[in-house]
Amino acid sequence: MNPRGQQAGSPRPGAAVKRPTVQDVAREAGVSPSTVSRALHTRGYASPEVRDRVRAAADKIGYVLDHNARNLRSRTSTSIGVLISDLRNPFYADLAAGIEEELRAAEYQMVLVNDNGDPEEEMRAAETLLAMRVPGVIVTPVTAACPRILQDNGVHVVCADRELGRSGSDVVLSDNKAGARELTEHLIGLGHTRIGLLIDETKWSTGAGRLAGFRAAHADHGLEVDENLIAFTSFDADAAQQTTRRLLNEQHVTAIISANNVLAQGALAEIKDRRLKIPRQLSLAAYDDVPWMSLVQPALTTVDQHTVDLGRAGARLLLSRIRGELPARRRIVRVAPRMIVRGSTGPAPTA
Amino acid sequence: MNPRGQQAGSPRPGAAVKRPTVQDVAREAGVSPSTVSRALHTRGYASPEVRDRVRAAADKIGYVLDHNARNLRSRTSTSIGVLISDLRNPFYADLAAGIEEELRAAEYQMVLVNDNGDPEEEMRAAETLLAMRVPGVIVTPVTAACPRILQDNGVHVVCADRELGRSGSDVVLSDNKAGARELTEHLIGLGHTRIGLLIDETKWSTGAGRLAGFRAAHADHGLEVDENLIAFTSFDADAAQQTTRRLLNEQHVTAIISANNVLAQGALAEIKDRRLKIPRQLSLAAYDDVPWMSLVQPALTTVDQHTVDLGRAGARLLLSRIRGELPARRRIVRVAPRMIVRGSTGPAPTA
DNA sequence: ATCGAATGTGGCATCGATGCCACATTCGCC
DNA sequence: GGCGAATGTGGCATCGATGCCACATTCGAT
Repeated sequence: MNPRGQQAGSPRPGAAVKRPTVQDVAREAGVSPSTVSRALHTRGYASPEVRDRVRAAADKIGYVLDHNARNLRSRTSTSIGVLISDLRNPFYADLAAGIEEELRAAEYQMVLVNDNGDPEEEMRAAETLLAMRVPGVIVTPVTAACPRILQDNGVHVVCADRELGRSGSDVVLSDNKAGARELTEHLIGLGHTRIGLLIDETKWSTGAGRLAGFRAAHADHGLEVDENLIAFTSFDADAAQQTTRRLLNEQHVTAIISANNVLAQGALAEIKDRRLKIPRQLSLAAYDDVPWMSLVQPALTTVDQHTVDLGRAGARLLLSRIRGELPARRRIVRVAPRMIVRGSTGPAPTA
Repeated sequence: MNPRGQQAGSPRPGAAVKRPTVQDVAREAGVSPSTVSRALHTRGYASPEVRDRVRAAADKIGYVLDHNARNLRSRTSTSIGVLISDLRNPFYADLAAGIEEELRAAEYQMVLVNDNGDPEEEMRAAETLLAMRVPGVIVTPVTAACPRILQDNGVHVVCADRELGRSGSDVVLSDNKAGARELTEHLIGLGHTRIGLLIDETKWSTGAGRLAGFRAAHADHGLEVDENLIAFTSFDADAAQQTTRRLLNEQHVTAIISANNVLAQGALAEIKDRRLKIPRQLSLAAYDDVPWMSLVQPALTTVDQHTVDLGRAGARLLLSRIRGELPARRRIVRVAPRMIVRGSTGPAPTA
């Protein structure tokens, strides 16, 4: 197509350009508006000949569809809401990138909202998306109220990365338990018995799963978990550094697992400050592989969640749901994580 | 507000819930639809008393505005298009995050599209945004055609991060020349005279500015630039690693400046492979500070572009433009970068 | 030749909110 | 007390595309 291709007089922008409508195209092509609509958008009949004629006419006068009019009439929209906590965190950025890729391929648009992990912002965003009449939303929920209000208003919801209560909505998850278990096992295999776990929350399935995996690996090897080694912190790098400091000061640990990429920054900062030799003096591993982890020296052993795939899977799931291709029952998609062993983990120091 | 707050019967999602309209609110509040519109959305008169009554009624029956209908009628929209190359690159993610923050505060929505640096995708996206009747777009343009077609259709455009031809659109830029000059000067001050510049493009103002700054710093110090030290590569980390390898093999350099964060990954990877001691054997500096650069050992000396601020500034600029608060003349906003000296740069080795 | 189905196109109402104007009321002021 | 202005509300048309149905045409089969 070629919106206003030729006589581009560059009206000063914002000067409410009068755009051609289906009526104009109809006149130009010598058919009715209804036919134009059918011819351009492949629903309903239109002879190939007419199709071409209409397309040519549309092209000629620079016709561009009006989504608002279409959405209003057909009571649907091709905009999908994506509600995440923090675009600056590579995890969410990758998730959004995967979603966007899939949506774009299906000719949907992504309306992206950051809620900063704040329930109020999240609710506000949900209302906005409701007002936009989006057919679906992908959300990393802060509160169960958000998916609920959306669903109550007929919007399809896919929760990504975490499960919140029994919302009944579709979910895409990383298999957190399996990933954490594998990572923990890897360390146990290297002879570590005192492994610290740096973690920020366990009320969502994300943290809960990782903690469960940590415990399961211990159990598998007949090891008891010293509860003092589970170090709770808040979700930011500075706090994680403090907590790491406390952990190193107060407990004898030979390895640390950080439950996500942000906490890993804090742990690594503290290790740098103390000039600890990795992995000789301490092994460090992290859940959620992000690019910097392979750039540091030594590179970090991690669990790659395939975050982009997670996003893609979420988008695909949502689209199938919207198209009515799925049975009523909620669907849970699990994306298998993959451990990547790098240089930051090694044999436990022989004390 | 409280969309369908009470009798939430959770109709299965997607089941085209019949939502209340202004008509319904009007009936409930005992006023006319026109009055409801005025009362809810603060334009035009409505007595405080009526306002409250209407609000209460809307709340009671769970009324949610329909953006599509509003947009159609009023021929505007509160969705803003944001067109970037790659959300997974922290530069673009930060830019988008800054934009989103500012838009959200102004009650606008962000429609985010990745164009992968592909002119065709970019054009497709532009058409979609046109179809959505967005009042403005923020774009890191690949092609001048994209801003132009948008402007020709009455859409306000702000170009971010780079200037493309004389499009006449508003721009927000990092002061690339100043930043690169400062960084180069820093190295020259440390005694380096053979500084390699790893750069991917100079046809956009971004690369061109950085190259100009590199040259300017040399000129300031009466040094001639050996053109062989300007190493062109393509925009990905692997290519940058190859190029770095070539640069190190073929030229005698004591310092390398990478023109952006992606190229820096490649340079660092090569340096790691060679086990070069930084900064003793080689100094490394990068334009565009991203989080991993302070996590590696030693941390990288960089130029922080204040990318989030750049995004915020772009969004503010666009919104003022949309509101008609700006004179017709195009505006260029420059965000001053800031050099951050860390451990990766040191005195030139005394050969 | 006639009828019925298939095929393709046009007419018209409609989605929901709002811009614009007319009108009813109240109030102030001479 | 009367008149004009100020104030607040309702009526109606409208934005642009499309769903639905009716209808015109063509074609094949008996």
